[in-house]
Amino acid sequence: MAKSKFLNSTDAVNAIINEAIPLFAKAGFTGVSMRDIAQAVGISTASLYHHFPDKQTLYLRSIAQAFADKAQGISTVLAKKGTPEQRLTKFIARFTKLMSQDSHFRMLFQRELLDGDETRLRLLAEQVFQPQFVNVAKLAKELIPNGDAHLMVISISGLVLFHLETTPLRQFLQGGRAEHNDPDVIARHVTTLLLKGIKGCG
Amino acid sequence: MAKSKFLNSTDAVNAIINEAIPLFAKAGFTGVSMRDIAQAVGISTASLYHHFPDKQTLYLRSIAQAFADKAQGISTVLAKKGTPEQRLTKFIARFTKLMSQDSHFRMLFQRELLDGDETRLRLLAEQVFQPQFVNVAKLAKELIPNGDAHLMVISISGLVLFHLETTPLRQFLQGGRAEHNDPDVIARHVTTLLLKGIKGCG
DNA sequence: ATCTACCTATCAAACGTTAAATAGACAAAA
DNA sequence: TTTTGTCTATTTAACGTTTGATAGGTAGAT
Repeated sequence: MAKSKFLNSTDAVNAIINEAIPLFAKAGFTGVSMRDIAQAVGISTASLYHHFPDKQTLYLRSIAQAFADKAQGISTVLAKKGTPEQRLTKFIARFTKLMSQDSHFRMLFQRELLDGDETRLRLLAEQVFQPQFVNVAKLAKELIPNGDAHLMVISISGLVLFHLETTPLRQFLQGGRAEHNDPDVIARHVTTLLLKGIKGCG
Repeated sequence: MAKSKFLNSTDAVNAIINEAIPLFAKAGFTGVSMRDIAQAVGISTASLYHHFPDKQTLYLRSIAQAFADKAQGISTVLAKKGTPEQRLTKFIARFTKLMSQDSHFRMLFQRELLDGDETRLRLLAEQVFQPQFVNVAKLAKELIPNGDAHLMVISISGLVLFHLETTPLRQFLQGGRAEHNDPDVIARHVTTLLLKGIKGCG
């Protein structure tokens, strides 16, 4: 019988984190026990403590990994050529697709907005969002030179993310249809709204 | 010495729920123990079980109360006179103020988006949001007759709520300033963005 | 022979929940 | 008026379970 389930510690750590991320995303820090994680990985609870000193560290490593994965993805989202309007359109399409692809990052992000302390939120801001935030802010300045770029980037992100956040709720609200969960539909709606506004004069 | 802390059961139930709401908002269902709630109210843990059969029921009654309080507030948010643009402006201003006034409703709402089952989300949609959702959807139809009113109402709500949701994070992102947390500043930004769009042709 | 990854077994604390008892309120019976 | 009995809000104490965490041992690789 095989004694070691993984060839080396790194593989075990990665396997644990990969199992922990969806669990923490779905139930939150207090909603997941070390036994839940151990069972998902297929090892004993005590083994977890061979690789991580405590639950908090395992959680922090898990969100750091989930955020690092996404930070890499976000860095390729902003197009470099075309008019500002074209680049905004492309950004929204890619950002919407990226965020809807796996819900775990988005749920962990939402949970951190609720539960994260200053240290964790600072990490999230600086390590994950900052690089592209700056680029999108520049794009916003091109589009509205006199506007507040910070507010603008938050609004653009919020438009996309709120549609995704409310997916489980919207089916119970008037006019909710399955196609509203399609990233392309969301991206097109958001882009049109931003570019033309309500007046539709664009 | 007084035996009963409250004159009657109704007072006790209300006191318990009023203490439970902020606790659940801040830490979530699994993050709050019955002992935490009992201590906040100033009674014993066993007393909680005299008024509620179990923790789940106490939680459900708490969010139902928080949502009922807010549903009443929301029903007075939509103005009845003026041009569609004026009514939209007024709605955003009132909605932003209402949502920023106490964060507990907003946090419970966010948590339900993450953790709520079908039953709870249906309750939230039908009992809290539906009435005004319909009215704002009508307003959206007046503003954009050919647009998708459902998508539009979600976008308007999302623009406001995402600014509030990200309050603890935005201070770490480029250009974040304290005034961005002012409901009036948020409402003005959102209104301008919606009415004029990025092109600013309004 | 040592080291590494894992196990079983266990700990103390915290958890949701319950049982049994008590002290006051209030109304009927004396 | 006093006594009695019932009801309600509350208590202390404890139940069994689950939790995060640890101790000590074992099998296989180097």
